[in-house]
Amino acid sequence: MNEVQKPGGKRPIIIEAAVQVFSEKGYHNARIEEVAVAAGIGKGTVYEYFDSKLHLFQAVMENSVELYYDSIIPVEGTTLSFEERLRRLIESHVRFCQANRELTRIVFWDTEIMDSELKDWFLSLRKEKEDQLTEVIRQSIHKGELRQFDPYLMTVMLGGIITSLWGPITLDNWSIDAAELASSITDMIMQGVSA
Amino acid sequence: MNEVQKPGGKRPIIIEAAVQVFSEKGYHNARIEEVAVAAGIGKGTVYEYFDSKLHLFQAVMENSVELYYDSIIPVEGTTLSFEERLRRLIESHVRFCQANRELTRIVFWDTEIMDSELKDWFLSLRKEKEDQLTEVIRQSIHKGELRQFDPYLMTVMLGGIITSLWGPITLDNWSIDAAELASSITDMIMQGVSA
Amino acid sequence: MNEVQKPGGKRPIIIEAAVQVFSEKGYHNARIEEVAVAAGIGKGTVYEYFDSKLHLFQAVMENSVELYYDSIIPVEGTTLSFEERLRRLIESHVRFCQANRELTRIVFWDTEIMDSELKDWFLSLRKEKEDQLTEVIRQSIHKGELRQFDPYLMTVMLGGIITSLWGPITLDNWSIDAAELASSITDMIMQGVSA
Amino acid sequence: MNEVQKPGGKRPIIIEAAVQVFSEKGYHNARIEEVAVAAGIGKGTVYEYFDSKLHLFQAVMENSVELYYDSIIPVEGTTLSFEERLRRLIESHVRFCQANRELTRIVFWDTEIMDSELKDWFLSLRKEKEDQLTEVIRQSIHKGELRQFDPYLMTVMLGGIITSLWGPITLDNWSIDAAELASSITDMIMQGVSA
DNA sequence: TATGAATGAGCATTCATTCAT
DNA sequence: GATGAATGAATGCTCATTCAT
Repeated sequence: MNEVQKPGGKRPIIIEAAVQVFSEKGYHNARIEEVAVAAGIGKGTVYEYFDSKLHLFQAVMENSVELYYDSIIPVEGTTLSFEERLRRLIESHVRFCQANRELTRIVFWDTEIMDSELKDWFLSLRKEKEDQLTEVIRQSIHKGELRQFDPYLMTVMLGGIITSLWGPITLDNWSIDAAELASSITDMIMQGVSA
Repeated sequence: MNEVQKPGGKRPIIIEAAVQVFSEKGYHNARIEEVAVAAGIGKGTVYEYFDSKLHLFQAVMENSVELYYDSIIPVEGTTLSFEERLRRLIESHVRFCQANRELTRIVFWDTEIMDSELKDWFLSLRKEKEDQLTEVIRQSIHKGELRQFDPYLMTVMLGGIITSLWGPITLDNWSIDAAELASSITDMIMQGVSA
Repeated sequence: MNEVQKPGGKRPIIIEAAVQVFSEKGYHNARIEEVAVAAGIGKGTVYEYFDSKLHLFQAVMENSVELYYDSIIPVEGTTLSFEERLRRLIESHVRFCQANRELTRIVFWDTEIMDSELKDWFLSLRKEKEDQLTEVIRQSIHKGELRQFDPYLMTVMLGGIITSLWGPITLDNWSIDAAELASSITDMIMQGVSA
Repeated sequence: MNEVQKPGGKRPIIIEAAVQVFSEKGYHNARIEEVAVAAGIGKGTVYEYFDSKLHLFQAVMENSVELYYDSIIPVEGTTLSFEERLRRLIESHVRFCQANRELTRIVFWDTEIMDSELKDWFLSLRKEKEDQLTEVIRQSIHKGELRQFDPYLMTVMLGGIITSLWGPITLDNWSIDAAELASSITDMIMQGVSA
């Protein structure tokens, strides 16, 4: 017997298995037993650690989101130029997507089945991040770094651009260098596409 | 009974009801009976027109996508400037989202439950549209209207931006003029956000 | 196809089957599928008529109790002597037990699994009958037909005596004439057992 | 840890806890873990002393019945009058019910879940006691103390009367003096209720 | 053609029981 | 002996689908 798993140490194993199964099948098509099998444990054991399928999903979601936000280089809290901050944000995002394809899918796609409580938590978290970005944009406009646009609209657009990268990265096996991709996109956003 | 609906005329009624129910509850939480009730018909009648729940969803999807693409002013096939084409594309997209909130939700969100056949159809349709846009971008670069970027990357970005607008438009009650919004976004994309 | 069962006519069939299964196995050991099989229908059909296993049990209970009280000759509302009323009550009770062995078991034994709402209903019904009996006893004491005893205590005793007959009647296949048994018991109660 | 309990001394503790839990929840709604928690021990320990949940229940039953019969003043084996024997039996029964409400519930109500083996044991025990009572009644009839009735019928009735007292005693909070109650009932039985 | 009563495969969840520590 | 984490058989319930009318 390996001693890696101390009593109660099955929780992360189950979550890892659940990430795999949920991202592959989606919440509704995933069966608890599949998760158990993927985790190499019995079906009942899942219920020793999670009250229900939904609670398991919530834990997976929270875990995934936490990992994601821990990996992202935030735009606020530095003295760098907005362009450089944006480049770093995008690059870290791309790296995360490349390194955690399954997990990313859950964070960006399976949001619809969340119950209202989890949805509130998820949306408030997203709102918080959006607000931070909006504030940074507002300050950058104020500093004269950015043109006069509705900061919220800019936030929405940046969010759309970042999210749009997930598809090509994960679906089509886009093998592209994160730094290079981030630079191109940042340039496009900053300088525009017009000749 | 009113005779307004001719025999076989129930198909569009069912689809309309299904759009409503699917967009509200999502595919997995929607029950066929709900659709039937919303359509004002019997449960069994749904199966006279659609082989299965999935087939109904597929029909809804096809119908929605068709409506969507019919409403969108395409970028190709005109001699207008790229900027103007883009502006028109975005404006028509925003107008469609504002006019068909439920239906839009299905087109942009419920893609995950599609079976592989439908998914292939959906992705190939999307690919076709993307290819058209990519080609227009390539030509515009060639003409010197746009800077030298990977046309596909630009397509992905534009797709992300357009998609990102759905959230604010439908979730929050963003009451914004479509033309104005389209102009702002087009400007941002074309000239960039840098001061 | 026999036309005996009109649409919705399966309810009494299910109840009848449930009486059989519940009385034989008890509530907790009875499986819904057994009831369905006993009723000659599919498992899902049970749920077309009853929301849950508990609701089915409640319906069985209500049905049984109703049948029971409909069969019992009440002590109140006549001008007969108390002795004669008691004799009729006991005789009708015995007849019912003899004719409905399974059903009786449910009424007198499976009371413990009832949820609180059903229990309240059941106890209030019992209370009502007890109160009626108590009142009749009180009046009979007043008239001088009965000795001076606590009427409630007498009611409890009579209830115990009546209930105690169920065992011998159903378990041991006691083949005894109802009228004769009722007379013996009534005599015993009225005149006492002392020589 | 207190050393009050010697090794193996856990058996009575578990039984005591089980009496509590079983009487409160009933056999089927009681969980082994609840018993373990109530006993202040681990879940697995219960299985060191009892093979299964049913065996535990059997032990509880046997223990309860034993306690009950030990507390009851038997009708046989004395030279007292039948009336006095009966009065003592009832009084001791009432005292036991008042002192052991939970335990009594198990003896008189949870009989239905017993497996056939336990049921046989339980019924044979009851039969034995009934036979003793029936024999005493027979002798008393022979002596001329009691009227000419079917002794078995009289036994059944007495059993019903005694059992019926459990409800008022435990459910309602009937605070009544055991001796007084026993005298009333005995009088009622012996002299009858007729004026 | 339209219907909705009937169906049963499928799945989440419970909990008695086991066994490695 | 004592423990409680792990297990999986058992079962209530859902809902897409069928088919007799």
